[in-house]
This record gives sequence, structure tokens and C-alpha cells, in this order.
Amino acid sequence: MSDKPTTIKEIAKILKISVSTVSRALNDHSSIGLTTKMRVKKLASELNYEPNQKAIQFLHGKSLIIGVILPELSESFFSTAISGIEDIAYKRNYTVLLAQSHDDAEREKLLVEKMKTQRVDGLLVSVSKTTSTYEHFEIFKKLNIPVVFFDRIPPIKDIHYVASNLETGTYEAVNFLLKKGHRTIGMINGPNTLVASHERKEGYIKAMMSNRLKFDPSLIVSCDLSEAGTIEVMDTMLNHRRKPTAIVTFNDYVALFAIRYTRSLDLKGIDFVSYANLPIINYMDYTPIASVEQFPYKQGKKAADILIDLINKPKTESGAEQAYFNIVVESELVISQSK
Amino acid sequence: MSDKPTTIKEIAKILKISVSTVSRALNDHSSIGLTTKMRVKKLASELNYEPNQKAIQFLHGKSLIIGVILPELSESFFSTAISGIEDIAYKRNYTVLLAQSHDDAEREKLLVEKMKTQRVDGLLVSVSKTTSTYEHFEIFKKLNIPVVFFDRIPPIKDIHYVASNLETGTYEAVNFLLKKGHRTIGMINGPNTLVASHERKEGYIKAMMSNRLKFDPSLIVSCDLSEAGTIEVMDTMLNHRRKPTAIVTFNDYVALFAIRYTRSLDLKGIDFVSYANLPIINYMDYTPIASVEQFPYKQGKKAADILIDLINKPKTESGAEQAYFNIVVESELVISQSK
DNA sequence: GACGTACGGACAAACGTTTGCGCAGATTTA
DNA sequence: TAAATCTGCGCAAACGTTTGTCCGTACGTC
Repeated sequence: MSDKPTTIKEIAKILKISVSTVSRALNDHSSIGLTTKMRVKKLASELNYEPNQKAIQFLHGKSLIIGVILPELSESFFSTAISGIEDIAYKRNYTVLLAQSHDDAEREKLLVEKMKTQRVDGLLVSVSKTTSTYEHFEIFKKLNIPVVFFDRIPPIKDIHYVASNLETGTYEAVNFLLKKGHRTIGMINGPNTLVASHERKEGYIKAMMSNRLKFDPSLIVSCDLSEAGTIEVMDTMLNHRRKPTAIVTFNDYVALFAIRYTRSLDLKGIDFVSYANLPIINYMDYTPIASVEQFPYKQGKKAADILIDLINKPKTESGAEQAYFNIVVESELVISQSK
Repeated sequence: MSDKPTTIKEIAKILKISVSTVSRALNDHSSIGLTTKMRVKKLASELNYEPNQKAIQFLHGKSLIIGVILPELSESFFSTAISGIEDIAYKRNYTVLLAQSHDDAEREKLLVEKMKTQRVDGLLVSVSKTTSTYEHFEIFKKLNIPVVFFDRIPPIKDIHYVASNLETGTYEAVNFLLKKGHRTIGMINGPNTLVASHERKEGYIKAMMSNRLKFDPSLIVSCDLSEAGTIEVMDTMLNHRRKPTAIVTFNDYVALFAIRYTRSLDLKGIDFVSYANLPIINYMDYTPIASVEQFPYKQGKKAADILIDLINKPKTESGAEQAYFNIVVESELVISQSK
């Protein structure tokens, strides 16, 4: 009784009907009589019958598992995203096979292998910072397993991805600062290799243009995002012939470093705007006055939805043009509660 | 070629040997000749053969999946824990089926159902705050599927669990403060209903006792952990006839609230010790001088290890005494880098 | 030359489920 | 009344792998 789970066979034997009839009855197949259906369902629930998912998945050649590879599970942005991913996967009857690369390209490669071995039906990836080659994802294309990239998009063509467009939010951010009266706005940007850096820059430029202001490229500086790097570029900024009265920072960490540094210099009056990565920022004293929100939860949901859509999409005939999802979740400026 | 994955059958056909021979060859069975083994393995790797896990799992009646139900994936403590869980699961060839209850007892019940349907081999649970009945876990006992509770332990007997003992860390914390010369140490504790509050209190008392100091119960105050609540109890503390020179706070949030409040009052010289929940705390200016670390990553690893051990343990004969794992991960005081 | 004994490999069953096909009996249609 | 259609159900194959059993060949022993 409390040993092995009930199978469809046992039900068939007890009811003295065939296994196929039981199966069809449980699946409400039209060719089964109402009375038979009732009898089967009744007994099934009495015996606590649960269909063996493994058998079904095996039969259908589907695993109902989506692989998710993220750089760091403990980072707020990603753990929020995974929350969205899980919610969608759950809703659509998929299981999440979770793994983290710890921003290590080698480990990422291994994980991709593992996902292949586990025969995931689809893969959701936010590539590690150190990943520079992308052949390991090609295998999935060959196997017809959809891959959706998420947030950190590799610079290759013909891929599905979901990412936030930081241009919009940046545009709003700079606009906001201009409206507040700032005229010299600095930007601590990330490495030029990142798409995200480019978007920030574009947003900045567009905001200046649409306000008919001259764009001064020297006010945008690149930074490796470390504390030392931040301090270095802050020095550059502060010694600039046009010292900024407001600074847009690449992320909350950079903002924290920069704010701490200005305060250590007893500098006041510089307004900071950042990009929301850290929930805790709300609990702090000296924080950016506004923040570009990227909605990781929403992004995660969207990415999972697309991936599962792709999995269930009828096969494209070979040669047919494949459509690639390039979903952009618009970022948005959120102004901090004044305290 | 690039369509369906290679199967053992195809290898057999190409090599004109039987499927079983191929299987045994790949598994290094002793009854297969060396030359055959070589030929099989060579072809297998050429064809990128990967054993179909679903088929194997199905055959063995094992899913190789462990279910993990946590209250909130986006909370740092839990996302760090899941990181540890995943690392162990990965290492031991298990897959993590992840779900979050959002601290909702109803949803938790549903998830437990779902896990049963998915036929997980084991379940790892940190119960939701609102869970008050525990029958939904009984089913697993009946089905002989091990359940390991994690961090948030339900108040029932005969269960496996892994949790941290905050008493040790608290003891160290208070001791540390005493050694630093503090004699009046306050504690902002959580609701009395929580086991965790009790452990903190015990640690506090033991530290005082072992230093032959009088324990003043009025120095320990209960708090609802909100900002308003924190400020309220801080007022109580600060107006206490014995104003504390050091305060142990229930968690980092409370510490932040309290520190912010003292600074808004221009109060200096109070040392804070907290319990580590937030990684970001390291990036901040005014932080606790020390922190009781609970090692969620380590806890997660331990819990996953125990669960998988239980899964693979030979069945206990009915009637035999079942041993329950009650693992306590000691908490530990970590002193902040002086800056 | 009859025997035991390795060795290398094949055969087939089993896991639980779905599903195409076929086959009765009952009902409707011509 | 015979033929066509419908209804309800059973048979058996299939998914990929492991594993117990059996079979044939070659070798060595008495």
C-alpha cells in the first residue's frame, strides 16, 4: 500500500479491462464510454494514482525540463529573475534545472554539457562575464533545442534573447537630471565591450540632443566597475574642467563606491542616479536620488515564456526562415522617496 | 545527423552487434572483450552519444530529482542556500526542482502536491511563515520519500532537519563585546514565537553567565523587525537607566534601521553586532562591527547531502527504528574588516 | 575423445504510458 | 435485409536502457 506507487496496469487488472482503456479513460478520450470513465477515475483516485512522469517524458522524448544557467544565484538581480522564471515554468508544467557559472567561462561550458546530457528541452542563459567564445551553444542549435539568452547577451547573430533596453531608462534619467537644473552630467560607464554600456551612452546622448544641449564625450568615462576603478574615474571627473554636478553610475555598486568616495572628500551636492540591482539600497542613508529599474522578475517571466513557446513550436521546415525573438523590456526611471 | 540524438541501438546496428553488448561495453562490464569495448566507445564518441537519462531514470524508477521548496528565492539567505544545494545536487548527479512558496501556506501545499506528481526522489523544505499544519508532508513519509527540513523547522517530531544554532554565534558576539570593554549590552530580539529569538537570548545569557556578569532581562527587547518597531525599541533602549554601549540586533535590516536612527540623533559610540543576511552590508559606510554568520551556503550543501544520502540509503525494514538527522550548523562570529 | 571452464556476446524481458489499428456489436441508412 | 456507420474497447508496438539467462566457440585437462 505504502510501497510502490499505483500504476495504470494495476487499475486495469482490478477492473478487468485493458491498460489502454484505462489510459484513455483517464485522459478523457472520446472513444471511451461514460460509465467506464467513471469507474476508472473513481478507482484511480481511491488508489492515489499519479501518472509516472518519467515514463511519459521518456515516451514523448521530452524532459519537461528547462535548463537555466546564471552567473550568480545569490545576486539579487538574478535571484529575482529566477523567481520569475520559476513562476512561469511552474505554471506551464516545466521543471527548472538550475545551475550557476560563478562567472567562470570554463564552468559555464561544463554546465552546458551537463544540460545537454540531461536532455533539457530548452536552455535559458545569462552568459558569464568571462565567456568569450560561444561554440558550446552551437550544439543546441544542431540538436534543435532552443536557447534563449537573458540579460547578458552574447554578441552573435541569430539568437533569441530577452534583455532590458537601458537606453530608455538612461534617457529618462538624464532628462530628469536636466529638469532638475543640472547642466554638467557625468557618466561612469562600464567596459565598452558590453552592449549595456553602449545603450547607456546612447540614452545619455539622446537626452542631451533632445534638450538641444551639446554632448561632451569627455563626460562619459569607462570603468572596470571595481572600487579602485571607480575612485580613479571619479578623480578624473572631479578634476574635469567642467566638474559634473550630477553623475549617472553604471550600477549600484559603483554608485556606492562613488558616493562613499565623495563623502570621504567631504564633497556635497553631487546628485547620483544609478541602475537598480540592489534591494538593500533602499535601506541606506546616502543613496542615488533616482534609479533605472530593469524589472528582473518581469524579464525572467518573459524569457521563460518565450523559451517554452519555442519548445512547443512546430518544427520549422529546414530551409525556412527562422524568426528570432529579440525582446526588449524597457527600463524605467524610478525616483527615490525623498527622505 | 543533426536531428535526433544517437541511441545505443544505432551504434549496435552500425557495429553489427547487439544492443546489450553496446550497453555493457559502455559501462565497462567485465564480460565484454577489450577490442569490442574500444570499437564501441570510439564510435559512441564519434556520434556524440549521450545516454538518455529519461530512459534510465524511468527504468530504475528513480527521477534523480530533488524538490526544493523555499519561501522566497530572491532573499539573500535563501538564494545563497540554493546555491549550495545546487552545487551538491550537481556533484551527485541530481537535478533541482525549484519552487517558492512566497510564504504562503496554501501555495506551499500545492507545491508539495506538485512535487509528489513529479515524483521527486526527495524533498528539501524551508516552511513558509504561515504554515501551521503539516499533514501535507505526511504523504511523503508514506511513500518512503525522504524529506529534510531546512532552516525553518516545523515543530513536529521525527523529522530530518538542518538548521543553524544561533546560540553559539550569539554567545561569541556578546563575549566579543564584553572583551571590548562593553558592560551594558542591549539586544533587539525578534518575536518570541520564533525559535531563533530564543536561541539568541540563550546565547546572550550564557555569555553573561560565563563572564560572571549579572543578566539584566530588561536589556533584551522584542521587536517586530520593522523600521518603526526598531525605532521604538531603540527609544526604549536609549532611555534605559542603563544605556547600552553596544547592541546586538536581530538581523541586518534591524541593524541598518538602528544605526541610521542613532546617526540621525547624532549619537556616536554605540557598537552594533548583527546577523549576516545581506551581502551588501560590506559595501556600506556605517555597519555593524561584527556579524554572526549562519553559513547558508554551507547549510544548503549539508542539507542536500543528507537528503541524497537518505535517498540512497537501503530501505529500513519496517518496524526498525528510523534514525533522524538533526544537524545543527554552528553559527560563528565574523569581525568586520576595520576600515 | 569426453569433459569442464572460461570468454565474448546475443536474446529477451522489464520499466509505465500512449496511440494507431483492428474488431466486435449496436445502430442507422439505403 | 444488407450495407454502411458508429460506439466502445482490446491488442500490440514503441520509447532507450539495463540485466538475467543462455549459447556457442576455443582452450586446457584428464
